[in-house]
Amino acid sequence: MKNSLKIGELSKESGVSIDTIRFYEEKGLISPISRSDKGYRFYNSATSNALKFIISSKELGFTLNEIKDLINIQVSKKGKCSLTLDKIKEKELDIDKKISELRKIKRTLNKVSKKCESADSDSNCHFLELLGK
Amino acid sequence: MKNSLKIGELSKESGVSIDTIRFYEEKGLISPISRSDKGYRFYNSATSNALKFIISSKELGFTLNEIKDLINIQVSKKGKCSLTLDKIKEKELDIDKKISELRKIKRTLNKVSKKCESADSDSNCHFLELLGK
DNA sequence: CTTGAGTCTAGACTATACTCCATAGTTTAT
DNA sequence: ATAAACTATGGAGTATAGTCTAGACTCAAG
Repeated sequence: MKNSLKIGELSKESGVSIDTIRFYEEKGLISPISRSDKGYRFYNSATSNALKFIISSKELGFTLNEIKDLINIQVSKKGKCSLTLDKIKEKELDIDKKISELRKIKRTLNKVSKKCESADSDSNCHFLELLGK
Repeated sequence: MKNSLKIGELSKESGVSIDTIRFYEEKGLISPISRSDKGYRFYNSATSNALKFIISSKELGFTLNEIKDLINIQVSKKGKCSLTLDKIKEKELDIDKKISELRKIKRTLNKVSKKCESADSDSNCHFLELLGK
């Protein structure tokens, strides 16, 4: 079993390009666990998971800076959190809001497909009109 | 009651800047219901709703092009949909995926705050470690 | 009837998030 | 031992989504 990956291997495993991996490092989202004496970066599978998290979070509308904030959340040995509970609750509420917006869009898409399937004579309508209802 | 807004009024009502409103028009996401003889744009409250939809969709990680696709979905008088049912179902699945990713992040934030509150001696951990579990 | 606020177009500029060189050194397979 | 493949750095270039400015026109109030 291999627990140390070069950048090209990490790229293949995570599906993130080499350039982007270096870019995320520059932005402070990830970092290699070590470097060879010649400067080659070495990673482990945790970095691969971090990259997968970054990708899916981006698709959820988080910016790289927001993702960096999430990744850096930690609880210390003394049970002290790097973020106040208030901030965390705030983030949870933001997420709830996102979820309910997504549900609304899904419901609307569902109405559209129902209208399409039923194909009755007066189903003339647009997405935004159905959204409001 | 006023049912016709100039661009500045729409901007105030929707919270979207005048420049951005014109930018969205250029990109085909919205358009004025009419123009005055001197070229002034006129809108109604439907445009304001469209703008609010654009803003929240952007926060959900949709690109302007994707949002344009959603906005343009319509069912014609003959019950014919501008999008195939397959495409719509696909979009619904994408949304389900987003929702479950958001739930995962929320669960993780919740674990973090629990750890913070309990403050036991060995609660040392990072967001990404908690995410995996 | 003028002054200030609002609007128009066109084009330059910015921030974010990559993506693609060029050039040079390193590792690996034959 | 040498070519092919890999990695490093630094900097230029691109796409998306705005944001700002200039210069001209229009509208509303005093």
